[in-house]
Amino acid sequence: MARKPLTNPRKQASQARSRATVDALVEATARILVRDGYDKASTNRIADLAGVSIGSLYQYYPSKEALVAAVIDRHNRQIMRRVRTVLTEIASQPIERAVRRLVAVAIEAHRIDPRLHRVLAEQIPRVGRLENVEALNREGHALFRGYLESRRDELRVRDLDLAAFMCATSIETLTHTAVLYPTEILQDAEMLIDETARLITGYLQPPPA
Amino acid sequence: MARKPLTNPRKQASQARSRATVDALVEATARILVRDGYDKASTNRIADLAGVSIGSLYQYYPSKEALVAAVIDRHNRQIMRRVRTVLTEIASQPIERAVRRLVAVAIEAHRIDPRLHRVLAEQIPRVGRLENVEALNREGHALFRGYLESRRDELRVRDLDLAAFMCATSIETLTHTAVLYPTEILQDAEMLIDETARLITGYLQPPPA
DNA sequence: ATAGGATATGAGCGATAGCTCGTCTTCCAC
DNA sequence: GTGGAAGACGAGCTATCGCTCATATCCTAT
Repeated sequence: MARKPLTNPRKQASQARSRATVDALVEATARILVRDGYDKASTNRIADLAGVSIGSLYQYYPSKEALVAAVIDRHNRQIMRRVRTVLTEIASQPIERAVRRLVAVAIEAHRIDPRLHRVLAEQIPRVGRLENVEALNREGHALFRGYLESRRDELRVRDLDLAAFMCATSIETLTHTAVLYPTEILQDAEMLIDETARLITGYLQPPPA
Repeated sequence: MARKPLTNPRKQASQARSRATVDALVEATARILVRDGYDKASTNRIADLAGVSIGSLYQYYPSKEALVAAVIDRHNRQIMRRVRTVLTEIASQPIERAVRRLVAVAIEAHRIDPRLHRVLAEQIPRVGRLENVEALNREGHALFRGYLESRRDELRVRDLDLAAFMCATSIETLTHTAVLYPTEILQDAEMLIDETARLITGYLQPPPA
């Protein structure tokens, strides 16, 4: 695998002016990633689009990877905020309804900025953000596991951790695939929610034979 | 998005010597992708590792992307060969058993060369091989749909296409995640097969309430 | 045996990448 | 209001990239 480049910001902006600079850089990076792809996203180009000199860019980020990492982190924070909110909302709701809500949020999250999401998903390993993303995944699993625990006696699963992994992974990857690689089969979000929810609840609560 | 580079081989080798050259190039590309990552896989480096001059490389492949595309195609052919074989094997088997077999093969396929699989999965969009891969996906779905059709009266799904999409996507992404990003929860292949099969069969055949 | 296509070579070109550093400007504590 | 820290600037360095082309060697059909 590729050696790790430095991906942490160099210093943090303290004055309002420089905070604006940093924002502009991250925003420009996101736009260029979407518009031109990772390869053609050079630091010179990013600085240019941000309306910032290349020197200023390197005051705050030591490398292109660091900028991409910043975009990834920002995007993930957006998503996790929603996820956390919803998981507290559903805490007291029955399984059927809770799962549907979760799937809906997963779709929503993927629709925040699908093209950016796709580019970022591709670049996460290269940019050494895998650990962060896996940490967020684990947080998501843990939160969902917490919910499952509260409904323990309605479930038919051996292991809550395992069940949380199966459910969270299925929901995330199914919505990911359906939103980012749309087919004729699945254009309708409502149908995707229906089917995914059926898949998950069927797994969690197999009706007695 | 990035413009499309040319990704088809330039000419095909006719003599034994040149076929060896081409093989060496593709193999070297695969090794470098795994060892150094996409960024550091330069054509010079690839030619070097292949023991072939840079000139020869460009006799057969017009670009780095073309080389990566060749690796992707080779890898996909390997996988699809297995998938097709298994899908004919299970044609006459009951659902429970067939699904278990499918999941097992999916795991196997991801274990052929996990690190390569991971890098390739990341680079597919960049290299314009999305269409090919999606075509293979469609073929896989179609084959599986064929199987489902033969068991139509044992199923409880509205739409076979939809069901095929849900099953194939779940199996592929769950095994993908479990194999490429192993956690403590799921080290055991047998358990992964059990759970995934339960998820899928539960979806296909929800027992009557 | 040899002509001529197929194959192989690698120095080196132009382009662009990431990035540094010396200089200038702006901000704020005192 | 001023000195020094924070911020912004961008010409330009080195390294490497993808890739061409003139030349040399090998293979095969005759």
